[in-house]
Amino acid sequence: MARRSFHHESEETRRNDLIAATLDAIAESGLKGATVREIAERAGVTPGLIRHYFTSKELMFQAAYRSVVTTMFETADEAAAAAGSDAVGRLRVFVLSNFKPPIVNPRNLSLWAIFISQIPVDPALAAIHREGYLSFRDRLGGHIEAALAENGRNLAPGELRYLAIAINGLMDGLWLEGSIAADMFGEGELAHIALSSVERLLGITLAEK
Amino acid sequence: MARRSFHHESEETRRNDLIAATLDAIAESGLKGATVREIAERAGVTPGLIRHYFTSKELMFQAAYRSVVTTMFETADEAAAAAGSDAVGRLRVFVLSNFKPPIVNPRNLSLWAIFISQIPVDPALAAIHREGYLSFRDRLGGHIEAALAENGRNLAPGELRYLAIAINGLMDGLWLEGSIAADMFGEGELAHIALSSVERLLGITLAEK
DNA sequence: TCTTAAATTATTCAAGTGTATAATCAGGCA
DNA sequence: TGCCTGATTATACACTTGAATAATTTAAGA
Repeated sequence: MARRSFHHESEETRRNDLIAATLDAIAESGLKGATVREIAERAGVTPGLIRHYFTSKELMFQAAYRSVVTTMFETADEAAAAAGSDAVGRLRVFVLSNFKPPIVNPRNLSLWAIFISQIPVDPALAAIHREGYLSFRDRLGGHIEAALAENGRNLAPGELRYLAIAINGLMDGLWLEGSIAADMFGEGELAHIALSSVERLLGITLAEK
Repeated sequence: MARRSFHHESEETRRNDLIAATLDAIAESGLKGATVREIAERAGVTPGLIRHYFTSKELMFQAAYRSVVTTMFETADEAAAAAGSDAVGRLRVFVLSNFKPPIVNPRNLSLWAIFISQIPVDPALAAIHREGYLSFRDRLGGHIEAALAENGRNLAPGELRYLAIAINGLMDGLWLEGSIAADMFGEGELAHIALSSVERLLGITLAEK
């Protein structure tokens, strides 16, 4: 049996490759399929090498989850930042970005659900989730506050917290159902429902002029 | 080694015991810990017996998921049915029941997330989910329609669908975050947020007189 | 060029997995 | 009573898993 040829890589790209392979394996075949051997093969590497970069499979999973969480946050964040100067427009784009690819796709649902399901039995994953959730909600709160101010409305701080929690929950729930069963909803239907619901909750209009 | 004593049970209670043991094992230690041996031990039974009641572990899991879905649906449904004669009150109770025990607890989150995470790789579970989701949303839609009618408002059918999807998503998302990290929210805070958000989305008041 | 440390592979191991099969027990019916 | 069918247990099997270890190759520095 011919020996596999060596292929040296920088530490950073190797770690990224291994994380990507981990996510691919999880998304495609679930936790059950995400074995060390399967991941190694996807990364074009030998199982043993994984131990060289990650002390244990558990730690590699944590790194992979961290990458998922930050990706989802940054996607919405960058979309809003690129949206222009008016606060209402930024809030609209921030909300809508969660109902378009690459956020809404089966792969993300798989990854998200599998990691969520591990939270109750893995405190490290719980901490990663909390950090990502709070970052997202804070950013959402900032957009809400700015959009309302642009309409001449000021909020008590407690009110802002309530609205951010509610709208964040709404977006989570709609994203979830849309990802689980996209065929149950029309094209753009969930995005439209989300946007008009946010309008009612805030009492302002978000639609483009 | 003494042989385990026989214990005859009716087919129905045995199946229920096995399903309960399966759910306990999953909730406590995740998919990884829900092995045939572990489940058998929790049920006070030998691994081989499981094969006598369920052709495969997969089928047993499907039965277990079905039990979770119907339980969550029936809890809200029965609460609303027992709420009295006014439609607004029934809608209020229906919404609130999702933010109280036994719906909000770590065990349910574990179970829910684990099964959701299996949906992308198990079409049978996907079908069970869809059935439960539609039942729940239809029932919610019925309560919404009745509550609005009680306030003298009639809806176009499309409008009702939108509202049911939005409120269902809102409840899902809030329940989810509350279950993942209950300590991030005050006592009754999520229930209050849910109720007042539904009020704004519907344009009617739900609070008790 | 030689040496050394790090990166990568190959091999091995013990534990655990779902499932199949055969032996054993209990209860119902002749 | 005695037997027979189904429920239940015990055992065995083939396979997979994550991890440990030893062997091999590469890259870099003196």
